[in-house]
Amino acid sequence: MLQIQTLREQKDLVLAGLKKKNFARLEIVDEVLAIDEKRRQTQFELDNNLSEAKQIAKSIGELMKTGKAAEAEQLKAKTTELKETNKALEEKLSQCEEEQKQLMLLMPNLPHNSVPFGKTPEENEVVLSHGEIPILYNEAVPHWELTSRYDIIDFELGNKITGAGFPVYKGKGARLQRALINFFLDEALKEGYLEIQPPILVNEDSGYGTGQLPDKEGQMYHMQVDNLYCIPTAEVPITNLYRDVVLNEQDFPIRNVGYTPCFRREAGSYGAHVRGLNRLHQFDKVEIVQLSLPENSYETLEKMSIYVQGLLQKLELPYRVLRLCGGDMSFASALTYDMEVYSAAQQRWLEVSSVSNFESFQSNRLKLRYRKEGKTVLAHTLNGSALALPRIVAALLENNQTADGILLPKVLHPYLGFDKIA
RNA sequence: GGAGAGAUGGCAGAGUGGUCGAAUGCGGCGGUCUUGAAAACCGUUGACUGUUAAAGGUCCAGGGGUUCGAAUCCCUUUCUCUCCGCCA
Repeated sequence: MLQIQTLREQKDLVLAGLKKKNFARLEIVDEVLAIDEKRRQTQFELDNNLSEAKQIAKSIGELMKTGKAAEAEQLKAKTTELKETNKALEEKLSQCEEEQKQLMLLMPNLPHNSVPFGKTPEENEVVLSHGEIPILYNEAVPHWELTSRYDIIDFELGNKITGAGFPVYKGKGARLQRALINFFLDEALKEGYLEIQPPILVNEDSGYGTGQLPDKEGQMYHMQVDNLYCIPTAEVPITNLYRDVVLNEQDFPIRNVGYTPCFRREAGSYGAHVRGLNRLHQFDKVEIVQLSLPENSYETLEKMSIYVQGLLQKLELPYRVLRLCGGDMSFASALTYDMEVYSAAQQRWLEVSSVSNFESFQSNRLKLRYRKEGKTVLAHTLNGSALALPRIVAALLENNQTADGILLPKVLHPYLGFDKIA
């Protein structure tokens, strides 16, 4: 959520930013400002009345003590009147607050200056490319054929016990999952991240904290009996660790990493692009989350991007980095880098990581602050996948397939206990 | 699932319906002392809103009620703890 102060003081900047994000309802800005004005006016009136009522109540107390009951009765009559108006004012105030909040929740974060204009994924800016696109042998096939040929991932079995999008990993397929998770966690630890194992079910407050609720409600699995949600990413529980927290300046930077399964309903997705491992309802991901001082957050973002690229390099996968355009960025992000690996058999780029700086957009909802010279200031939050497994697996299988089997990258051998799937 | 107890400031923990935004202790910060540190002593130390700054207002789990006045009384929701049952 944006800060109302920003709207009041830098309206033009806000409008320009919203436009870049292709936010259609620019008139909301004026609506919010009008309500805000009304809200403050109401608050002022109410405060004055409350102040008066408080004084009267106090003097009644005094009068009672000194036994001047008659005078006290007189004052009592006066307060009943105040009470009436206060009740009305209170109602008006909470109505203003609610209205203002609802409108504020509709507004996306403002994009960073470097974010390119654009509406579609085609307008994302390719920042850099790395590695050679492999030339596969003639009989090369997409990963969903490889998985059944070597019997390492069974989509049919998953259909049987749960449904589409819940594959069963078997044998070397399962071990590959485990190896990747451990590899990603170990790398993060080397980089200085603190490992966290959070719950994978979260309550409503956490959903609101990171912004999945209310807008993306339909994308999460919801346990109605207990009103809990399956997490769509470890970002949700890990970032919410810091909800309602006031940190000290010396606590920064805070760097957490966590492995969790992730659950996404992916309502509305269909077709060839969701085949095989390309899009699943349940998948594994290692996520990095950082809390940063505002002045350092963009430097932090670059470091996170370089870190994720390092993982891809170690896995010997060709990749490119995109700077997402205003229209393709997520609601809460101020700047996002997407990392895509090239999947040679499908001949397309697959998004495997998304690294974002949310500035104070999330922390404003989370009330995540730190003390700075006696005042509390919103911290900045960042996160990134490091990495999501399914598409990495897809690319590893496809790009490394040979007539003799699938040759896995060296860095994984100690984790796997084998070097090829044949 | 059954029975009971509870929810107060960073933590622990007081709080007869009126001067309680809240005792006290610990912790934090500043200082005295010390070569330095510890100890001791002194002072200071919640958040939000509002304002140029103040004043003012709100917050004792959440919501509602009684009252001139609620941390304190009533209702309700949520959560936590203890005992029993079940159990990886």
